[in-house]
Amino acid sequence: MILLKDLYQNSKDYSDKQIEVSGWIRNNRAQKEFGFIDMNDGSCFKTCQIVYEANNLDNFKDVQKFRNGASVNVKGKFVLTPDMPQPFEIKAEEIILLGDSQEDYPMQPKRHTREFLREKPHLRVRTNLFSAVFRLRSEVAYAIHSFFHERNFVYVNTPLITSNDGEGAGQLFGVVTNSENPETDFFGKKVFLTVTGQLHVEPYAMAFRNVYTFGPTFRAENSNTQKHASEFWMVEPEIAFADLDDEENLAEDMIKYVIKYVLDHCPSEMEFFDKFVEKGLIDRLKAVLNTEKFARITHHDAITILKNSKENFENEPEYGGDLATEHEKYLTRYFNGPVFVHDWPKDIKAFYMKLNDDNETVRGSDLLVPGSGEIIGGSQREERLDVLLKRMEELGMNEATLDWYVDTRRYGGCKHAGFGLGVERLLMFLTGVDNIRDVLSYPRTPNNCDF
RNA sequence: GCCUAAAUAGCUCAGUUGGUUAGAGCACCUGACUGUUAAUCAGGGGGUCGUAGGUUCGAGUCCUACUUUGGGCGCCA
Repeated sequence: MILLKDLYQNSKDYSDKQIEVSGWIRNNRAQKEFGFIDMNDGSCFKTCQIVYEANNLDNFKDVQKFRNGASVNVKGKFVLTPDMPQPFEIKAEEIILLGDSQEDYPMQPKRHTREFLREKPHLRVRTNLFSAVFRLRSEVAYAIHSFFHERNFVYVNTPLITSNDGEGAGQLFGVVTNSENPETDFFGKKVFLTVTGQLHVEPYAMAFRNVYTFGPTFRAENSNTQKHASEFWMVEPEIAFADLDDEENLAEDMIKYVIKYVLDHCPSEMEFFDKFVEKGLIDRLKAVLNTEKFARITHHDAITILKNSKENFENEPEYGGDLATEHEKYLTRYFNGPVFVHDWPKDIKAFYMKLNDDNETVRGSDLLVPGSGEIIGGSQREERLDVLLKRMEELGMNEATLDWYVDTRRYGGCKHAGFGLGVERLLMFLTGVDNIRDVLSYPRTPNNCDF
């Protein structure tokens, strides 16, 4: 059995050879004495054309009626067709129906709306768009692991169930077994699905120096937007003996590495996105790749830019306030590409971010990109024990439950930094797909956990 | 959570100032066709017009509520 991927990569080697393939019918165009099947075997984005003729097949009449979605096994001759729209085709000598597809197969050889396809997440992966999205997702994951592995980072799996009630990182899902009373339930206390692996991975950075997590995370926020899901994936590197500059450099290198990787390794998929999802996508990504250095500005300067912009913002930019979506969009337009915004007012950022000497701002840094907004949030961590404890006290946090975390500052702490990358938001940025539900396999959002 | 728009065949849509039997393309079924590329051509089946009320002689069309979905905003990654 041969894979279509091999046939495309080594077409000449197979010229006029007998081959066998298996796959799923995307389209079947039957005529009186012959017909054409577009078949995809899952090994690559492209389909291959099977030519079948009445003279060559015992079951010609049956094959004519094979429907979209059916799985087939094909034996025949591989023929190069340089003068045709497709580079080669298979002249079938035997076609066996492996799995019939019923008359009501919903995937047609035409455009479907994303909304309809979301109702069929188990079938939409057989369409061009989702075939491209989810192969890219896989390649992006591999690229991210490669990036960190090449830099000697240690990959850490942090727990998904946690008793930390998520310091400032949003609403949590509770985890229960069968008891309404946490004290008599499985863990003997209230536990939750994690909203971040950061607190758990920081101690690993104090042992392995450079580490990262790559895993799912859960937020029970009632967010109804294109950019939010209740279950999504994050990559969270943490680097020791490093400051905010190092953290921003790492984030920028990683983004560029992944862009280069998908352009090099997923040309078919990227061409498809460029043609049918977002015109000019590839040029846009190449421009980011070729940017000498991403723009880096302070939150204060960002607000000044917004105030001077003469735009009619619905939300007034304020020096002490967060950036609204419209502000993020303006800033990425202003810099015509990704931009780091750092040194945020301490009141709107998490307790663990390093306090600046002004006592007003912290060394947090968000990376904003065109299309997806904030895809990375990071910071230099507060490594000074006394300052950290003071911050926790100011915020009324329960020091006892985080005592283990504070230990990292008691025993050989050092300056360190890290960030969290929203994997789906990166995918949206890379593909041009504008809804997070279309880059997650079975997306979970408020009031939606089917399948 | 707030604002807004939409819901008609399996899918994508049309349906006039309220008027008689609700249409088209694709999909499916039957047939035609000697190289198709979302093939084409002819015919056929398929609808309690999102749900529940209401106005009216008469509602797919107008009104109210609800449900679901899209978009915008907020919270965040």
